[in-house]
Amino acid sequence: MAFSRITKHPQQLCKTISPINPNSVSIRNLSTDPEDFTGTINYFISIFTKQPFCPDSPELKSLAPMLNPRVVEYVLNSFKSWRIAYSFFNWASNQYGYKHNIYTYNAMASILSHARENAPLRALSSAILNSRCSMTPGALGFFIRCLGSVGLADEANVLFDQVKMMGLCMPNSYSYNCLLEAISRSKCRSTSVILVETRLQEMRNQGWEFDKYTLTPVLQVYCNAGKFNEALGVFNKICDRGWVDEHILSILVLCFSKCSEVDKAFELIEKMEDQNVRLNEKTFCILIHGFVKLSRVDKALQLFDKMQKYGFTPDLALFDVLIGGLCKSNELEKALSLYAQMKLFKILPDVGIFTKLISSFSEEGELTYVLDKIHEDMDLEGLTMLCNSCLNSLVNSGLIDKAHCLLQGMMGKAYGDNVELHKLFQDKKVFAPNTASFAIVIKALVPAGKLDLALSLFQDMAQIGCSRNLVIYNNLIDGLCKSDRLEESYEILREMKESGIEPTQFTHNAMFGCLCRRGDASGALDLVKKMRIHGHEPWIKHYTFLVRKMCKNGKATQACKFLADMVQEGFLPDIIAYSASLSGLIEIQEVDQALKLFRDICARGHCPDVVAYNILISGLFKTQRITEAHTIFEEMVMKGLVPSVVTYNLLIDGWCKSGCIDEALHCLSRMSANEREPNVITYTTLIGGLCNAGRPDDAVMLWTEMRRRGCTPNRVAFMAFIHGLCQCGRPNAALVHLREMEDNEMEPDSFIYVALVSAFLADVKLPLAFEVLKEMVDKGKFPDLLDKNYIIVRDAILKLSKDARTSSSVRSLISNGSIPSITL
DNA sequence: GTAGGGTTAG
Repeated sequence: MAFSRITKHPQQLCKTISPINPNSVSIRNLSTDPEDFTGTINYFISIFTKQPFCPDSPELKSLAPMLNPRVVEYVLNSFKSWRIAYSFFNWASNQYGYKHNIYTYNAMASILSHARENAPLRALSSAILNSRCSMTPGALGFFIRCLGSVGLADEANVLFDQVKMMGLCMPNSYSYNCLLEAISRSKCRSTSVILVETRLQEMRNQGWEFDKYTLTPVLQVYCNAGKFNEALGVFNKICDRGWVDEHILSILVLCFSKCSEVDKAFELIEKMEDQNVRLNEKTFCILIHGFVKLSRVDKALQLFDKMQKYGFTPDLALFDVLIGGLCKSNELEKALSLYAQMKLFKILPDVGIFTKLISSFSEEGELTYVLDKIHEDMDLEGLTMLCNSCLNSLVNSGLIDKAHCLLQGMMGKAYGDNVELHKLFQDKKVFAPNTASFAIVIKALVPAGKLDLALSLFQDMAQIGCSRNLVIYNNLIDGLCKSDRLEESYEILREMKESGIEPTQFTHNAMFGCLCRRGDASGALDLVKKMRIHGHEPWIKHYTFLVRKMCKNGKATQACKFLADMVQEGFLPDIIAYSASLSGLIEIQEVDQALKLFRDICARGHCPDVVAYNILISGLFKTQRITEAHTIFEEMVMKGLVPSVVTYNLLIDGWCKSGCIDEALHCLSRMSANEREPNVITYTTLIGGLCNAGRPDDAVMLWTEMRRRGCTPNRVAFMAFIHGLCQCGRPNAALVHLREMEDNEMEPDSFIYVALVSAFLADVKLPLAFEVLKEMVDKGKFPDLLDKNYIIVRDAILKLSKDARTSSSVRSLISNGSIPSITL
């Protein structure tokens, strides 16, 4: 109110003229004394606070001639709402014969800046210029500060220059100080520095002296912009002149803290202490929080002591941040001593502090140590809260059994031979677990595979009269369903409904998933019908699994029917679910059915992806429909889908199988061109194909190439290569790779041994053939009676038994029963 | 307290 000429608060003024019932005020009662405005003021107030306000009312019209700036200033300051003040202000602006002066503008500006209404404040700033309202340097300063306090630094600068230019005001050093302050509050840090430096130069040129209020915003601006040296320069000037106060000290110290200069900040605080300049309480708090954030709990604690010496009382938030910091740096003892200090201040710790203390223990023993220190003088509810923090902490550290023991102890049950817990419970404190306690432990037990323990806790809840919540029900039902204990989950569901808790989508989907895993299509469908009534959507992943399962059992047709039923129920499967059924149809040779389904899906607006196309391409190749396979591939590319490695692998396999090995190799180069990295399946297919085509040298080269490119052969790759080499009459090379395979601890199938035996026989290397045969026998890889290789082995044995070099060894194998007696 | 299921080589 420095530049409001009316020093008496309007509210007080109103009191002195009451009791006047505003509603009974009438224009006839208004005083004719030119200095007595009280009646007019009350009349305006009554009209503008009466709803609805009508600017054209005859009442107001008749009042307009009574307007003058003093009345307006009074009235403005009497309104509680900025909106009403603003509408009165605007109404007054439009009245014939009335003109605002700088004091009414300032009154309005002050109201708007307190309400942080920037838009009307901006408009006010232009209105001052438009009305060519003249003002004193002090009044200008007042308005500038209103703009500055809401961050309108640009507007302040413009106004400042304009009033000077238009000759409305001659700013003095006070006006400049106000402008500097407005700039220092601006968010735009880099321009603030330039602006402040320019204005300082202007002041110098005009011969204005700098004082404390000049330099303080300058210091602020340099601090905000992180200009350390400049800030220190200004601070030293302030110091030299003995102007340092707590506000100035705070600016610099907070700046140090923001720049992580904890030690510098602390030094400064101590230096200023010597000169009797102290921080205020708010700065202490900000610094302590900042120091802890910078992991400087040591200095934070020193500040904490200092602020207490100055007589400030720390609050819960300070204790919280300090205890948190100490726990984080594992200074448990110090944390506990702060905790003890809290009690002296009679500040009640909250869950946050308990949790910090309890989660900080690194060894199990420390937990009960902490508990022991903090559980005295707590009420029952506090103890439960404390224990729940413990339970959470234990569970989060994976100590689920310990959590279970603690919960048992809380219920007054046996909790095993845990010494630490014994210490806790021996002083006969009463503990009472609540719903949350059980929820924490049950939620942890279920995924840990301790479902029955969780179920027995669930029963305990009923016994001690503790209510169950949705999460508990859902977790148990989910656990039971995942263990295929669907029937029990129905029992829990019944209890759930009885206790008034409705199953959610999650509940139903747990059960739906179980039915799907069981392959129970009709059960699943029944449940879906129920879910539809509840508005719950069955999760597609579950019924995709069901479709897969049915297909594996050769029930692809039924799987398709199931999907059709789902559509009937209003749940549309996605392309993945359909793909599962497509591949099922193909497995049972129903390629045409698959093609039809594929077309139907497309017609219904689904966009088949590369995987769906791969399934079809694979099916067509498998049934020798080579041309169609390529047509479908072309269609896929035409649609803009990018062939995957699998697609290329399928094409390569197709070419190999139809004897076009060069086309297959061409595919390999297309892959690299299209940035599709060939994988072990690509190479295996090609290596097999090359051997089949009688090109073992190329196969060997590709094998080397594969390894050179960092693709490690797996068991299938080894077997394809060994088998291929044998086919090409290269059993020696094949044997080398068999050894390598064994070195890599991969077990070949029996057909590999058979291939080697046959190849050695063909090469008339009978002793080597026998060696492999014996190895096969020793490894228990003798082909099954129904295996087509059985005949081959039988013939091989026959040959070996007829040769002088191997016959006796063969006979001894037969006689000791290693080879089943063969009817030769 | 809320997603991941479908395709290829011997």
